[in-house]
Amino acid sequence: MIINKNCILRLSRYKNALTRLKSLGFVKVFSDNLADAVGVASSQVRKDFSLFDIQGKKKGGYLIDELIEKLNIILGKNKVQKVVVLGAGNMGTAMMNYRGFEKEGIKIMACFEIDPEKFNRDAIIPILPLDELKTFIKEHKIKLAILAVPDMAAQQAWGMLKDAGIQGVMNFAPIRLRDAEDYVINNVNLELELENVVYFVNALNRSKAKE
Amino acid sequence: MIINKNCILRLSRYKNALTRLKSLGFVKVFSDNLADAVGVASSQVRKDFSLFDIQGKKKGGYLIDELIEKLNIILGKNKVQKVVVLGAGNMGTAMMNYRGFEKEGIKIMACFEIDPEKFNRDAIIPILPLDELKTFIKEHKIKLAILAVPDMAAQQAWGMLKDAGIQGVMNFAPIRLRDAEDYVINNVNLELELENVVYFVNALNRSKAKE
DNA sequence: TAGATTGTTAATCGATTAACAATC
DNA sequence: TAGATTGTTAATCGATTAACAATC
Repeated sequence: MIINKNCILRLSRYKNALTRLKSLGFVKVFSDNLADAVGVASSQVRKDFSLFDIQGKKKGGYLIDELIEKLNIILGKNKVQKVVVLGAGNMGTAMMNYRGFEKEGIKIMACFEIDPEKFNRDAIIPILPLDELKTFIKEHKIKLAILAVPDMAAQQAWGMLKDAGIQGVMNFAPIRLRDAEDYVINNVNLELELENVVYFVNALNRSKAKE
Repeated sequence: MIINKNCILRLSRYKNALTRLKSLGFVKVFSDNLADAVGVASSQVRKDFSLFDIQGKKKGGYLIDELIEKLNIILGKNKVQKVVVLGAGNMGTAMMNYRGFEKEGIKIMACFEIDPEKFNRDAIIPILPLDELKTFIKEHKIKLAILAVPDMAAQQAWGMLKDAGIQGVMNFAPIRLRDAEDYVINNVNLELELENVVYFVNALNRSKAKE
């Protein structure tokens, strides 16, 4: 069974919608409701569920509590996901302070830096020297990392992460990491995302000018 | 002519690859070279170019300088793109300090905040009260914004941006902005991106366990 | 010229959606 | 029962890639 990235993104969105519905007092839901909430066809919802063997009742829809539970297990939210951050620059610091992760069950355990001036062992999320990376990751059995170092340092940092046993990375450096075949790499390139907005705004204005 | 988001992302990638090739001293390039650099088929490259009426020589390929020039115009990089940031929290601050934008011709003009303690008119990028937003945007003819306020404030902030004449937004709040039909909204949801890594790492380990 | 590369059409591939039998 | 909803198959849609005539 091959699952693509978009499908998983939809599962997360279903889950968020379900949490809202639950907080409004709803107990069950139909594929139609979820489809509306997320903006896809109802058959998409049912197909996504069937890929993960989630079944409803032919006329009664799906029980929200059960559904949330199952989605949480699929998405790995039934246990805390431990993460390290590499680089205590702007993006790394923003990630450490970001409130959104904690409530999604993602716990940032530590940040690793090269600049001694930034070290801080006593912070809630300690900032530690890079050469402690491997020991820390092994000791805490961490599989996930956020890579937020300068572009030039990214490839080398990725080497260290692999060596330490990391399996998945959210990478903010705008380069394609080499030797990453059997690993999970999610590249997030904020320049490109903003450039995209620039293009489509300009295109919008060109088409308006034509009218 | 309908252009999709992925196509524009590829154009940005071609442009980055071309800049590297140029810095290595290359003068011309074939669709095959670019395809390798970006990881698509060479016919994809030629098709993308033909959508924007970019033509090469049947045997001589494309002149790098010319190509970069044309891509820059398409991507709006021939002039400085002015942007405002809403929210001087972690993400907003990270965006203001982010080095990547400047070198891509994107200039953050100001940040707007609700908390008076964060105001700072004298900073290189001033942090100003929200009620100056509209005047500032009109005065500087700004079309783009980065929305980095707390979830609960995002919809209201979007209303203010629209009212001020903003046309495109990179939105970090994990909500779908309402009343955004004729605008360009690019939602960047970092929780979802990291959750995605979580899922695929777990899936990887499950498939390893089976072997 | 022979060989190589473009530009474009046709084929393929994958993902989304529509349709509908099964059934509650 | 009649009506509504699921689960799944088939149809559609869109994007990517292969193929190849044109041509330098």
